[in-house]
Formats: sequence, C-alpha cells, structure tokens
Amino acid sequence: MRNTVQKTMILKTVRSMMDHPTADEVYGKVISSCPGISKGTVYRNLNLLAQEGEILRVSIANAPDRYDFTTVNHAHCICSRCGKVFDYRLKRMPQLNDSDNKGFKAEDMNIIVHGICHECQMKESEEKERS
Amino acid sequence: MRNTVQKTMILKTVRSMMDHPTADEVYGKVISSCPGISKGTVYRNLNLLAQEGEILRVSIANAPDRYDFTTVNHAHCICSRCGKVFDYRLKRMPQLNDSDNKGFKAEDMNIIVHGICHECQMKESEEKERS
DNA sequence: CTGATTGCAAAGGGTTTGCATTGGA
DNA sequence: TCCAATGCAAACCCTTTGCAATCAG
Repeated sequence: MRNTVQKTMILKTVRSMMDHPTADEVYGKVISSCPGISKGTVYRNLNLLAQEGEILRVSIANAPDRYDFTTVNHAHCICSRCGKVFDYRLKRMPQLNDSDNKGFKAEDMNIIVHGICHECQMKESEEKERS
Repeated sequence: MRNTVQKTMILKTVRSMMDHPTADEVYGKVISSCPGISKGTVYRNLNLLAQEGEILRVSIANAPDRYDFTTVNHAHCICSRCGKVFDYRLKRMPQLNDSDNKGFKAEDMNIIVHGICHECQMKESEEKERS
C-alpha cells in the first residue's frame, strides 16, 4: 500500500467537501490540484480509502454512490427532485440484533430516507402559485 | 392501463416467490408460463406494479433490485457472500421526523443491513476447520 | 379503431477491470 | 529493483428506452 500523490489529494479533497460528493464530483474537484488524474484512479482510491476506514461510502439505490468525510454511521436522506444528499437526524438509530434474525450476523446498516428537500418544496409551491 | 397476459403472469409470479427475486429471476420463472416474453416487458411491468402498490421494489446499492410480494415497508438484510436477501426484524422501526431535519419532507425510508447469513457462516467455519 | 403494451435491440449511467507504463519504497 | 498504482479505454452489470408491430378495450 503506497502513498501516491493522487491518493493523498483525493483524501484531502473528500475531506474538504461537506456535501456528500459523488465520485464524479470528487474527480471534478481533484483534477485542479492533480491535473491529468484519471477517473479510474479516483474510483479506485475512493474504494481503497473507504476500505481503510478513512472515508465513508454511502451507497444509494438508483443514484451514484456518495462519499462522506465522516466515518461514523448515520442516516442520510436524498431529495427525489434535485438528488442532493443530506444527513438525516433520527431520534434514535435502530439497534442491530442478531438474535431475532435466524443467525444473520449483521455488520453494517444503511438507512436512506427518500423525500423532498426544503428548497425543492419552495420551488414547487412557487410554481403552483404562478399557474 | 390495460390488463395484458404478461402483466397478469408477472404479478402472479412475484406473488409466488417469497425469496425477494431480482427482475432477472422473475424473468427466468415467468418465461415458463409465458414463453417468448421479453426482459424489457418484465422490467416495465415490475415498475408499473410497484407504482400501483401491488408489489414492493427493494432497491439495494451495488446489487440488482429485488421485488417483494409484501408491500408493507420493513427492513431487509443482504448477505455479502451469497447475495441472498432476507427480511430483517428490528425491535422498532425508526420514526421519520421532519422537524429535526431542516424541512426535509420524508416520504419513505429504506433500511438495508449488510452482513453474513447463517448458511455462509457455517460454510466459512467448515472451511477453516478443513485447513 | 386507437393508443397502450409488446419484443427486440440498442443505449444508458455508474463503476470496474485489463493492460502496458510509471514511479514509490 | 520490483511490484503497487497509474492512465486509458474497453468491458461490465443492471436497467431503461426507441421503434415498429401487436392487441386489448
């Protein structure tokens, strides 16, 4: 496992982006500090960094994966209109319990809430008023 | 909205499969009662049926979508080894609450637990013994 | 009749992978 | 030196889509 310029810059870039960027968005930003870097390298290193526990990969069905500088597990929500992803605050995170689940050994839990973000709700009611 | 033979058979097939089949698995089964049906039709009708609320589409990151004859929302777990999907029983489903989340209007929640199923755990310990 | 639905095949998006080349330790 | 990491492009998987033909209402 080597420390390449590319890997270092990718990690630094993800840590500077607080808005759950996609691999493509990370690529778009890292290319300025690391010209000529390839998309494949970005994908490879994001995966490596996630495996090493440096960043969190947030997989969302029917949408590109996101990367999160925070590695503590928490719920996310995604807006069905604009596709933006936010942290979602739950009163309590549900507990994993293997005993009720036929010996399934749980290791990780992903919670994704689908809905409409505040901004898109505003836009929507504006559009309704106009018509 | 028409009632075609294909749509009827697809619904009947999903209702007969209790193991969270993928679109491809539904196709593999429906083709015997409906020879010559195309994969596109299966995808299209699974989507329609999910929209109509007849079945539940379970989207899982980095894995093909599954279809569930039960439409009440519940958590699922997927085995990282064999890819099988099961229902996952939680002590309590977390509550959606818009008030803590900057006006995000939550509509739906997906919970996926990743881990190893009982069968694969058994296989794994067998393999360890053998070596 | 007529437009919704089909079969087919091609396109699509996001991600991974094979390979020759490069470069860190 | 030597193998891990890179850049590039092609392959990959799952799903959707465009189109002419078909068929249910």
